[in-house]
Amino acid sequence: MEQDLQEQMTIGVLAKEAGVGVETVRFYQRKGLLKTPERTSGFRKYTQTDLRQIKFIKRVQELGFTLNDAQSLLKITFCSPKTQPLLEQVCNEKIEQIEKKIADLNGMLDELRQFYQSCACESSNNIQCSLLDCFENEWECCDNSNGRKK
Amino acid sequence: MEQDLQEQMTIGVLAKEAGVGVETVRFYQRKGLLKTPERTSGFRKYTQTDLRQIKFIKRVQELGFTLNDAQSLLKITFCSPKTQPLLEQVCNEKIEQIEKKIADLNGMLDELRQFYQSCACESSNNIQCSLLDCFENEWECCDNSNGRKK
DNA sequence: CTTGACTCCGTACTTAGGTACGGAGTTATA
DNA sequence: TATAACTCCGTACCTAAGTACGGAGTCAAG
Repeated sequence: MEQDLQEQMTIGVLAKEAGVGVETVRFYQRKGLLKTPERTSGFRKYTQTDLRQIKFIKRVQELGFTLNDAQSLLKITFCSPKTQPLLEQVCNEKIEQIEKKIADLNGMLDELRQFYQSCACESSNNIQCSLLDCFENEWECCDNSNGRKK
Repeated sequence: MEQDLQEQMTIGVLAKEAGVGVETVRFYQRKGLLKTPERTSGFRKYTQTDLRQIKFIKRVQELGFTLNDAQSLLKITFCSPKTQPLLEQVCNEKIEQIEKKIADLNGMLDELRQFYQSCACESSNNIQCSLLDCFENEWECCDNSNGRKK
């Protein structure tokens, strides 16, 4: 039976089209991210709208939103001058979060590079120091042989 | 009783000094991140070394390492020309991960800013479009009134 | 010697976002 | 009509890094 214009599909087809697992669709339904679908003799029947919605969810997820965020975004049924401030708020919050995360990660990178070079011990002598000592000495334990403990 | 030079402490004192919860210390022990401590009539007795170790764990955690990573790092008891390549490898992996994460987040920011401005609908007419439509129209659904569906 | 604070243990619970299982019913195909 | 493939449901399980619970034992101070 070929599909009519309404393009009704089973959960398996929907999942395949959307690139997710069947269980994920059921999970989204439980979470309220998808409306409870109509049924034909017990089997869920989905439409193109459901497919679009899942793709939207996966996309905003890639943008760093959580499923809860996605739910909020889906509530913005229409964007217009009226709903614009809401979208603005949701997005700006997320942009701020991401910017903060990037700043944190850059800080980490700096420290990590320091950490990485901390115990280079390139000198010919056989100095050994524990990483814990490096840590307590601000990653500088091996630079000279001045007063290392133990 | 004031503490002697060995500074033995109970789990509660250790946790407080380290700025973690008592349950976290037990959790670290179960995970093998802390050696099983000596006991006095059933009570765990900790030393300054254990305190240093927890602080080290929390620090490398801040650097973006997982507890598993921390465990690997703790195995590097001594850094020397011999262990340097190992530290180098562990750190470089992590640095790469973080750099990738930053790149991803920057990509997200770009798209998010586009998303945010997508449905500006600044025109005086009362155009309304759903976010799903914006999404499917590459965040450009409201720029003109050309052929919007429905 | 009693009271309150601390510690013991194993186990269950948490968040986020799913994934897996198992036994039953349905549908499509050969 | 038999069989494979699909779907149903509730529930349990997964990772990571802890947090919470509850009943029992212990320790220190008044």
